[in-house]
Amino acid sequence: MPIALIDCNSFYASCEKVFRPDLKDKPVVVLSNNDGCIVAMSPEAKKLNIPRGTPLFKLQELFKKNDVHVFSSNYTLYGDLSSRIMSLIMESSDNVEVYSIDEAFANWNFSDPLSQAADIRKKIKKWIGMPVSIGIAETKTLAKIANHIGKKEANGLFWIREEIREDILKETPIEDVWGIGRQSALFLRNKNIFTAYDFIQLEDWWVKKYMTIVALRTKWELMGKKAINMEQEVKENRAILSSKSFGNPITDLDDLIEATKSYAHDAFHKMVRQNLKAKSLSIYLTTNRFRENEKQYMNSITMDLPDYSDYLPDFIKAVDRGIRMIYKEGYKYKKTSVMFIDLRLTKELTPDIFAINDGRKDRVQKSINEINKKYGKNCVVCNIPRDTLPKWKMKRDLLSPQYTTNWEELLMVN
DNA sequence: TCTGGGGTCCTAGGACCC
DNA sequence: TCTGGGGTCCTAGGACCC
Repeated sequence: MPIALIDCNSFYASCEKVFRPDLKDKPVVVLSNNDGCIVAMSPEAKKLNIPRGTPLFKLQELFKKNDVHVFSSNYTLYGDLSSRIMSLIMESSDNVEVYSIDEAFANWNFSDPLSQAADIRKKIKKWIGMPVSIGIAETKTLAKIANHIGKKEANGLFWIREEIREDILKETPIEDVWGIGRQSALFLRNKNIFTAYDFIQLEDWWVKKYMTIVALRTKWELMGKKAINMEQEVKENRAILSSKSFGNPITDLDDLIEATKSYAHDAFHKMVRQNLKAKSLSIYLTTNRFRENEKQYMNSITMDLPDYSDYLPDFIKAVDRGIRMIYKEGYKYKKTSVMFIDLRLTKELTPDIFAINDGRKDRVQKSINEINKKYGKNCVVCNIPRDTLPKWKMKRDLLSPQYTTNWEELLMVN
């Protein structure tokens, strides 16, 4: 049964265009958090040959000259459009894996997958306004390659049938293979392996010995042997991370603690939504590594809680203590992050019979969660100042409206 | 003087992905 | 002046056990 990979074209940039018909055929780029780097480009913008990840400040001139429209990232909008697209894809098959915000694998047993792909593509374009490409092949890794080729084809579709597989692999540079990153590509090139075809000529034992089991699976996939399964169920997170750069560098310990507590709130909400509890958290801080003439410092610490917890004050207290332990005076800090680790589903945990628990914490937290659910996720916060515009707040100067998820920001038609 | 071998579990860090 | 964030999986190496 062939696997289809449905992948949105320039997803973030396309999302920005959905509600802005005036931007049709215009170059559009979307920035990372903090309006730092370019993370997505419309096809028109791609023609300017900007490497992904270039910082915005290096491009101001070029963008002005070419009338490039620049947006801060609007994850609320992208997430909403994504789920609409995914539900359309799920109508095509009951075996779909949503792989990321902008792509999904689907098991297809249509006799004519190409015409099926054309239908779905047309539907997503018409109903959501999103251009997608579809690649079809025997395995996920091959479907990725097919999709890549499809993106260049006029109709956005490509099918790697078994008969043409070898020819395609001969045309595929090794670094374009899904799962082969920079390090492995470099390693292979030094061994005179330049294409996916060269790679599958290697012996299994060699790949296993000098690379990893992951690389070996990739090799099998390229040969048409399924080695990476479809993962339909949404798995609980193994870790939850909130990590952000500051709008401005921070030197003061109190500011640092305030920012990091606020990130802990983000992580906490994510955890509660999935009915998880955490037993430890890891806190990390760093200076700006791009400032070569400034003193650099980075450090992290893992804090263990006495037991699995979903009680917000436990985490806030741990952040407070943790930051104080790794903070050093005299540095300009750029970023902190909080990672909740050792997560378990609440319902799978057996309560500790020796713990002192009269249920009060549970009741308090439950009330807080309910209030936040009703009035916005940071209605009740723990031990951080409210209604201020802190200096660490990230920049989002070029944000588009939340067209689909906020009544105040619906599209206006005159 | 001669100083094993096999196993598990945990953690840090790297590679990779979008 | 201005350089992203959020994940997963694997491996090596140490601690520990018998």
